[in-house]
Amino acid sequence: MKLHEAERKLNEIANIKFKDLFTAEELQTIIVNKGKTGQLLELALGMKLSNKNRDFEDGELKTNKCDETGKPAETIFITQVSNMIDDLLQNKPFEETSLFEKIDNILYVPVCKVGEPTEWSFLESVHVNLNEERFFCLREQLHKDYDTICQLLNHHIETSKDGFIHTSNGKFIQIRSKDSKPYHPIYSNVYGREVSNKNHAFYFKKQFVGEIRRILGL
DNA sequence: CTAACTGGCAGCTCGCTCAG
DNA sequence: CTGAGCGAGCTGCCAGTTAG
Repeated sequence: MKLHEAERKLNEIANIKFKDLFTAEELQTIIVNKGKTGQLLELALGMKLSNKNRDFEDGELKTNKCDETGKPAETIFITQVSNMIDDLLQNKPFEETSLFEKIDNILYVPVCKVGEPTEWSFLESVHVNLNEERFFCLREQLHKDYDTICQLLNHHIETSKDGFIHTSNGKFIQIRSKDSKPYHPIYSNVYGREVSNKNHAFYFKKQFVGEIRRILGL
C-alpha cells in the first residue's frame, strides 16, 4: 500500500470514536491487550500486519498516544539500533542510513486516548516528507541531531565507566535503551566488543511533533 | 510541585529452522 | 511437506528519577 492511499482512508475515519469504528469484540482486545491500537489501525486501513522495515511501499506509519489537542503523551519509537550500530559509530552519511530511510516519508497519526477506549479516536493525520521543500529546515536539524548522536555514542563508549552507550539526545531525536529480558547485547565490529548490555532504539522527542505542527500551521 | 526524561517491561507477528 | 519453537523487529505502557 502507498502512503497516500492510507492517508486518504485515514481521513475518512479520523475523529470517529472507537465505539463507532470497531466491533465490541475488537474493542475488547484493545482493553485486554493495550498494545493493540496500532494493529487495529493497520487492519482498519486494510494493511497486512508485518515486521517488515517499512509499513508502506514508500513510507512509514507512526501512531502515538496524545490528548484531544494532539499533544503527544510519549516519545515516538522509530527503529532499533543494534543492526546499524557500526554505521553510527563511523558516522555513516545521514542520508545513507536505514534511519533516514525509515523517517524520510512518514504518516504520523495521533491517537487521542482520553477516557475509556470506547471514547478514543484517531486524529487528523500528518504527512511529513523530508524531500519536500517546506521540511528542509527540519531535515537539516535531523541531520545535525544524527551527527551529534553519533559523536555522543563514541564518547560514551570511550569515557563511561561501563564502556557502554547511554541515552544520547539531539534536538528532535534521541537514542535510548529499548529491550526486555532476556536482554540483547549490542556487539560492535568497530570496537571488537559489546558496546551495550541491552538493545537501544531511536525515538522522536515530543518537540518533533511540536515542530511539524508548527511547520504545517496546525 | 510538576512535567519531562530515562530505563525498562510486556505482547504481537513474521519468517526461519528443524524435527517428524 | 508441515507445524512447533524461537529470534528479530515491531508496538504500547509505565515507574522511578531528575530538571525546571
